[in-house]
Formats: sequence, structure tokens, C-alpha cells
Amino acid sequence: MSRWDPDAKGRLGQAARELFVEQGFDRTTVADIAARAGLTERTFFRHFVDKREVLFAGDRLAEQLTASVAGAPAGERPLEIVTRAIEEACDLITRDAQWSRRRAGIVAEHPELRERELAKMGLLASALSTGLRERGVDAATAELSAEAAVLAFRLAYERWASDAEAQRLAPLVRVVLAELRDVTG
Amino acid sequence: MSRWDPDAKGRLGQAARELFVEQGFDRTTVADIAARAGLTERTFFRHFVDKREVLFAGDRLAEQLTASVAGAPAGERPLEIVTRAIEEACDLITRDAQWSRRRAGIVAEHPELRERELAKMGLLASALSTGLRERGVDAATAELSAEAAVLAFRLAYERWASDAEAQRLAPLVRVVLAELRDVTG
DNA sequence: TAGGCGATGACAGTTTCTGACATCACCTGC
DNA sequence: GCAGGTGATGTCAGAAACTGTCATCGCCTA
Repeated sequence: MSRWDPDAKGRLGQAARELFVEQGFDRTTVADIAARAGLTERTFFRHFVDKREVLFAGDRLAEQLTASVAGAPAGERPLEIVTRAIEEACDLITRDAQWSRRRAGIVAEHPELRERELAKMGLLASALSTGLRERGVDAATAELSAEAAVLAFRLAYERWASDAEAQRLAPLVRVVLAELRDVTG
Repeated sequence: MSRWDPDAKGRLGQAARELFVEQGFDRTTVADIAARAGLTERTFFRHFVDKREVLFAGDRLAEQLTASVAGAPAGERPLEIVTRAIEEACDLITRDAQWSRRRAGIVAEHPELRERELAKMGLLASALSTGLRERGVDAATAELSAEAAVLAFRLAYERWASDAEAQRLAPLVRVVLAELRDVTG
């Protein structure tokens, strides 16, 4: 696998994941990743804006959430719409449970990765909020519903990742959302 | 003002703020900041862990929040405790309204600064959550109350910063919290 | 088969950030 | 007064992350 072989981005991602597991995020340089993928450092930065981004390439998530919100039945409460969109995404996210937990561990250990994760959550909230507004939901309700659902997802994901016994992620989102309702109610 | 004059950290912060306003965050190097403060780049990194941190040096915030939670009257609801703690912090944060708004503008324009801002919000939520648990609140309620209050603060702060007409920040937090209750209820 | 096009390489350069050691100002005990 | 300790700063070298620029490669098409 090198230079002109297909799926350079995928190979870079795979190489990065392997190296992060083998020797940790800090001690892996971008040059290491590129070398394992049979490419150069410069090419890495053409596919990923920075070194951290390789762990957050789930670009389709926002699109899927947007599509899910757009396809929700009429007359439903905004919070219910975005919550179900997130539930559907949960299965995609935790498809490879072992990697998901490993990845969560790596992110948890590195402040700069936690920052990026929070930023990505913010993007998801924006996508959901925009989707709701396009359905005619007023701006404040859209923003609050989206942020509340993403908050629930974030806390649920933390619990899921740190609990080796935990099975499916989606139900945990409902649990956290219920706790949020109790706390604010 | 140079080398052995007092308050090196303060001078670095002041120089950074001036330069960020004058020529933007990107085009200001750490060497520029240090030079204006009469110090060296190396000394900058002894006072701030990285270039971004100079805009987030409000270290006392977490302490003040913790103290505020610890001093709250017994028998109050957790959400009420953390909300009042945040309201008290609002006045500190917006003491210099002009700089607060300028700073918010700089942060909003730079993804890497938005990341850091979100991370700091996370630290505030952790501080509030810990404070609640030390009062005997169960872990889930503490976490949810803290995160809900910080979410309300974050959205309120966004609205305040982007609305030149907005006066005090604290009442906006209550408004957003009420919206959150409506949305989840 | 020539030429256009997109992806990659090569290379130099800037900037951020770190480690190691020297130097300076101040304070303390004698 | 002065030797020595202590904390803050300077100096220097260097790694690593990123960026700009131009050359090169493989493929596709006229």
C-alpha cells in the first residue's frame, strides 16, 4: 500500500488509529502516520486539517442527523425529533464497540482531544438546530432542544464508554434526558 | 516595563489583548507579545500553557463558583444553587463590558479559541458538580444540574455578546433556563 | 498521442512549544 | 556587609505541527 493506491485518506486514518493504540497519541508524529500509510506528511495535512482531526472524521454524522430531522413526522415535539435523530446515530457511532471505547479512552486522556470532541458536539448541535429551524421551529426552541439533546448524548456517551458492562448507547440517552427533565422541572 | 518589573503575567496578558485587538489573533506571534511586555517568548510559556490560554486566564472563576456553591443555604434545589453561583459570576465576567464583547468576537472568529472556550465551560461544570456532590447531592443530579446551568450560561453569554443593546447578563441566564425547562418539560 | 486534471511529493520556511542550563535580583543567616 | 539559597528570567537548541510553492505522477479525454 503506497503512493497511488486507492483511499489515501482511509489508509491514513487506519495507520493513525493503529499507531495511537500501539504507542499513544503524543508519541505518534504525523510523519509516523504518513510513513505507515506509504504517504508523506504533506499529504496527511491535505486530508486532515490537523493531527487531532484524524480521530474525528465522522463527517457523515452531521449529514445523517440533518436528514433524520428533515424526515421526522410532522407535529412532533422538537426535542423528540432531535432525540430520535441522535438515537439513530448512536448505532452508527457504536458499531465497532471495542474501537469506540478505546477511542473514548484516548480522547479522555488528552485535553486537546477533549476540546476537539466538545467542538464537534457543538457542530452537531448546530446541525440539529438548523434542521429544526428549517421545519419552522422558532430559533430559541430549536437551539435549546438541540443543545439539550446533544448534552444528553454527551453524558450518555461518557457513561457508556466508561462502563464496560453497558450495552446499547441509545437507551442511555433517554435516561439522561429524563434526569435532565427532573433536574430542571 | 521590562524584565524584573512586577506582574510579568499581567503585562503579558495586557500586551496580548492589545495586539489581538490591533492586528488579530493569527497575525500576533507569541514573540510579539513577549516583546511588547519586555520579556521573552520562553517566559510567556512559563505563565501560560499555550498561546490561546492568555485569553482564558480567568482562573478564579472556578474557585468563586466552588465557594458560592459551598456557601449556599441548606435545603435548596441543586439547580438553584448552581444557577445563583453562575449569576454571581456574571457580574465579574462582564465587569468590563467593552472588552468582554471584543473578546467574545475574537473567540467567535477562531475555531481553536471556541474549542478552548467550550473546554473551559466544561471545567466550570465539573467544579459546580463537585461542589454539589460535596453537599451530599447524588452524582447524577449534580452532573445534570451543573451541565444544565453551564449550558444556560453559555447560550446566554452568546446572546449577550452579540446583542449590543443587552444590559446585564445574569437575568438572561434565567431566561434561557426557563426556555430549557419548557423545551424538556 | 498530446494535453489537461487531480493527487501526491519535495522542499523550504514559520510558528508553537519544550528541555537544559546560565544568569539575575532579592532575601536570609551569620 | 556578605556568602549562599531561591525564584524568576534569559539563552539556546531542537522537535513537531503546520503552510506555501512548485514539480511530478498517473489517469482520462479529445
